[in-house]
Amino acid sequence: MPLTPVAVVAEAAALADEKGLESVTLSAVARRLGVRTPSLYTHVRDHAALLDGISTLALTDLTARIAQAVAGRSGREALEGIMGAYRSFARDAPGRWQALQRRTGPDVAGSDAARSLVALTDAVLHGYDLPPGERVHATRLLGSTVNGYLTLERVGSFDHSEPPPDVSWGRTIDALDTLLRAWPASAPKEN
Amino acid sequence: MPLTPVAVVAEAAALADEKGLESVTLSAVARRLGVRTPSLYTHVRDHAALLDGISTLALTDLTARIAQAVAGRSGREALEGIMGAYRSFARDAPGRWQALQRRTGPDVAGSDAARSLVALTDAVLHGYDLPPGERVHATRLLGSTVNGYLTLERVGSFDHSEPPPDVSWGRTIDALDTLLRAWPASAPKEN
DNA sequence: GTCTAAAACTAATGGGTATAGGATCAAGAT
DNA sequence: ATCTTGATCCTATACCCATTAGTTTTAGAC
Repeated sequence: MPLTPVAVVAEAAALADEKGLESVTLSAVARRLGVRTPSLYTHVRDHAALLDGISTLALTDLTARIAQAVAGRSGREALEGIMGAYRSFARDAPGRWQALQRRTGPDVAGSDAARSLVALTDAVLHGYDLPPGERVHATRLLGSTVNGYLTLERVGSFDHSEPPPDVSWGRTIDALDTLLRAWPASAPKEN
Repeated sequence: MPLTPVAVVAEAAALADEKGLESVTLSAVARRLGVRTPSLYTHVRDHAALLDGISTLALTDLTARIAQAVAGRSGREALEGIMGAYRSFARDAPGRWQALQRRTGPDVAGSDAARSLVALTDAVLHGYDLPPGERVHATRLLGSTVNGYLTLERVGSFDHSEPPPDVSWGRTIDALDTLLRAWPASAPKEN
């Protein structure tokens, strides 16, 4: 079974999930594939390209999960679906998740998967009654919160206070649901 | 002027801010200090400890900024203060900011600076009328959102859609302010 | 069977982390 | 004044990783 770019990236992603993205080195991947390091250069340009490959794969996987999770749902159910998909992805594939917190090459950010992810988020927001110009902001807020929550959880920021993160996770969904129903008009409130 | 642990970490942090945390290597730091690499081992245990040192420094700096920014303010003003402090910190000291997105050694997470940061956030929430048990969740939500927003901004997730991030930033503050005033009770809303 | 192109290999360079052990130098003891 | 001692920086070395160059292997086309 010959090596292919896809196989190399897949093995790298598996390694990332097992040992963390830091330990994704070309030599470690080569070892896993039973091959000498330089052989990989036939399939990937360099180390950065390999990481970008993992990012793209991650984005694709994540988007697929989200698509599953929001299919046929709307409103709060859809919100729960998308948030749950993010979290389970970050749990199941921590290395890939890490790969999404990097600044990547332009091909990743401009990829179909990236566009789909935005579109899916946007679709979830359709279930809430937001002014047209506000959906972008809500999309960004949603993405930010999920992203930040999972990062803080991963780095252990919640480990030193009660209650356990799971509780806050539920409350976060509640809060976002409430917020999307009470989205502020452009004029901010007085103090 | 002899080297000290503090001086080494400070130089490493400066390098991180200039070139990114990835380029903080012991040899690069040694070069900058006009010293041979092994000399640094007198002052820092290893590479990981150096990074932890940057994280601690970052946390201290950030906390100091926040303390400044929320002093004498409450409610929305305090919210704007703390969020602004986060963002300006992430702008001015991108390398240190990056250092806060890593899983660190236990001394960092349990440090005084970490406790202060939580206390300051908690103080900001005092200006809003939350049920006592809910403040933890709100603290975590606030932290998550700020963190996530700045990460997404840094990795360029907002580069491929309009409007520019600054606009969404203001709307994010509006949204959080609204949310904190309309914080949901523990029973979630119906769909 | 032979040819050829892809894909793997060996060899080598340069930079990084880390340890071991030696030189230097300042400060206090004698 | 000199000796001792401990801290700090040094050289030397071993090993790992990324990357390139050049060679060999291999498998399918003919």
